[in-house]
Amino acid sequence: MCPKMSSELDTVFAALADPTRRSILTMLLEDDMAVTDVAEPFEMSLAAISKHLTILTRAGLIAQEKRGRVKWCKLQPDAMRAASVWMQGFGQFEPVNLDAFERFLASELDDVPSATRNSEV
Amino acid sequence: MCPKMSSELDTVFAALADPTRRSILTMLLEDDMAVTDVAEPFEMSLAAISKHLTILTRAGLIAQEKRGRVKWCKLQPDAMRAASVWMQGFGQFEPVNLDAFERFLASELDDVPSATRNSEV
DNA sequence: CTCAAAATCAACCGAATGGTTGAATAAGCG
DNA sequence: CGCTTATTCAACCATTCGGTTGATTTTGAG
Repeated sequence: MCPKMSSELDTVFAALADPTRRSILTMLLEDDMAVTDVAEPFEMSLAAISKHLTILTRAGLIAQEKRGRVKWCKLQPDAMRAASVWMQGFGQFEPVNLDAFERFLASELDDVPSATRNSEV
Repeated sequence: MCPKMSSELDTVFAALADPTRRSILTMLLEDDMAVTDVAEPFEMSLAAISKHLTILTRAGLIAQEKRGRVKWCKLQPDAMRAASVWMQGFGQFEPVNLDAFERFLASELDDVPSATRNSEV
């Protein structure tokens, strides 16, 4: 009946299973970014980040728009909806503990390996 | 600060990225099941299902309790909470469209390959 | 036009996935 | 005890994954 839905969940969950990609999404929560800037805080090659970005794009979690010679990455949080709804069906997790999320976000930004993130500490 | 949380998300999202494993979780939503019964509707070996179950167990999404010679699998939906909260932080997906979920569940049960489910073609 | 920057491509690598089969272990049954 | 059922283990296989490096393409800037 919904043959497409299952594979959509496949790609979204798979995309979210990698910490680098989750970090990228977290960064994009603050603002749209160019590929080079996305890559900057990580200790891996630009090509590696480029691959992560295409995975996120294929999952629909970000969109990439080329303006001039730089490609801008923009969060597309709606792509998480199906997956989120699916999970919610397994138990009514209390209506979104935003506090906990904020705290987690902070800690995750701290986890981004090197430079540029220097808020607190 | 939360060094463990990130890898917890890794394993939970990775576990959810496979359609067979999501089907298993959906089945366990109805009732606890023995390994052999979990395996029955799928067109793959028991050993393969056994592996899927250990992955789900490591992710904390199910618990396996051996009573006699059969091992019972029980859903542990709380393991989804962290992941669910994480995703919710990216947008307030409307407060759980339970209807949509029910419909999707039905279609996903139809997707379980072989026997036992035979509604519509 | 020339050069440097932004990003991807292509080939390669080691490790992890998802599956198989056949043997091994464990426990209830007659 | 001896058989059968339930489940896992072990070895193997093909494919995918996450990363690397070096070359290539595209485009803005001087």
